[in-house]
Amino acid sequence: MAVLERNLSLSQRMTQELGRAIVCGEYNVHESLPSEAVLCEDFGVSRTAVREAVKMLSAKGMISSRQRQGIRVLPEEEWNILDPDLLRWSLESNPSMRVLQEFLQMRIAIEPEAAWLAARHANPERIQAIHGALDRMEAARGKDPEAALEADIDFHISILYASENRFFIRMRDFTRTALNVSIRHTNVIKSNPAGVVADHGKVLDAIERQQPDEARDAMYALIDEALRFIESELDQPGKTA
Amino acid sequence: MAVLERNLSLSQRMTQELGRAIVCGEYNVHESLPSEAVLCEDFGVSRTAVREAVKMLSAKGMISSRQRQGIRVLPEEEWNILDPDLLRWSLESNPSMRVLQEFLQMRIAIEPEAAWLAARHANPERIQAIHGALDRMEAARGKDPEAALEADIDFHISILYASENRFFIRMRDFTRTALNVSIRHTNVIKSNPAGVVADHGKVLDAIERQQPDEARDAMYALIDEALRFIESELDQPGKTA
DNA sequence: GCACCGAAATGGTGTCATTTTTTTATCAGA
DNA sequence: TCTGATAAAAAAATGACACCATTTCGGTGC
Repeated sequence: MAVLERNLSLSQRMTQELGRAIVCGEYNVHESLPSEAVLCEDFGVSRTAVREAVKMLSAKGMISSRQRQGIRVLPEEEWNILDPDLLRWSLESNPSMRVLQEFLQMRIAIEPEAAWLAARHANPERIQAIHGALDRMEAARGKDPEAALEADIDFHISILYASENRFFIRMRDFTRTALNVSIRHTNVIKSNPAGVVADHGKVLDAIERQQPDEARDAMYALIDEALRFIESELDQPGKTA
Repeated sequence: MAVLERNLSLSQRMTQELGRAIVCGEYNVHESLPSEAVLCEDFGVSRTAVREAVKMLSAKGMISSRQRQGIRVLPEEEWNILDPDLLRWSLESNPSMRVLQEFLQMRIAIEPEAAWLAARHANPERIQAIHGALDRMEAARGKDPEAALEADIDFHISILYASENRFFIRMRDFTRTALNVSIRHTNVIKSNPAGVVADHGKVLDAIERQQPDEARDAMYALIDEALRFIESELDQPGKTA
């Protein structure tokens, strides 16, 4: 059995194990999972641990558990895929180009609008945070790719915060996860990091000058470039060599 | 007391009760909630019910529960406010104009882009669903406001489905909740239901003719009208009489 | 100031209760 | 006598509960 040594509680480990298994498609939709008793045997834990894991996953919309009926996997439409845990499990198990494309389509909806709002509100502290991230991008450029990635992510997330809208801010984990994966893919071709930093600078500049439409367009261009790259990959798979 | 629906399980009722209480701000952030034992007393249930409710809410990012430390409310940033349950609790407890505005800002990010994608894919079945919703809007116009509201919601959700992107589709519950509240507010002033139906028709028309940019613009205009109304309300509160 | 001990809170277990479905048995009608 | 339907009973799964274990923070004593 694949018991992960963590300092997490038993229920949390069970949740991760079961969640991952479901995301991986090890249990068919609308089919009953093994009963709690069987899961206890399989994982070598008590029923409480299994039950709390079941509750956690049903809180995320992944399964339903009713008396006599047993535990059932709900159709994927019902899953709270914006949930950080679910996102992580999805990407770890299913890092397909198709998901990457859908990620970027979502980002292209969210982030330009967030930039628009950020330009309207222009809270100095929030702008300072964006500035800091951009500076770190510039500093790490060409030298420390890992730090550059971190700074890139911080840049985008700082803008979400600057929108001053709780729903945009909530997309933080979504954006972080999406960026972590997609930047590693798209940076293969973008061998012009100076240009990337400049493009990011345009967004910040528009926000500072409180030009919402400019900020939106600049952010749109930034993400659209990555999206077009992914879509060209999807059209002619295997082009990268 | 406030014992709700009898056909829900004890844990589910506890989850709702506790969730609502937390959303209402009855417990301060970073402060310990009553211990599980006390909650058992307060609600007259066993510890299992309380514990499962705690697990559910921590799966939604609302609380953290550690040994000896007790149960603590996490800062609002950590809450999965896209979760349907959390959304419902939020709106039932805190139906402020501010939240409504943030709802609409989010919709204006999501739905125009979804319409754009829908126009690109133009799956006949999905378009048929949008058509059906629009027809029902037209049929109920001026006669059955409740049916008109239902049809309106179905229209917007059908477009999310037509985007063929799992993340947009997932915004279904968000959109449904937002619309349910916001339409009731904005329809007070919009005494021109024929014009509303026509505006919706423009979106569908653009999708059918596979004109993504037109579809996006039409959807943007549709939501922007409601947003402007809300923002004028926020600027001069109490204008409605 | 350090170490040990105790209390308080969640973590984990075994057992019984409840609900729902399925199967079987009985009765009625052809 | 055979077939069908209905009702009752049993079984299988989750739901609920009381009890014990473990961990961690705080106090106290040396």
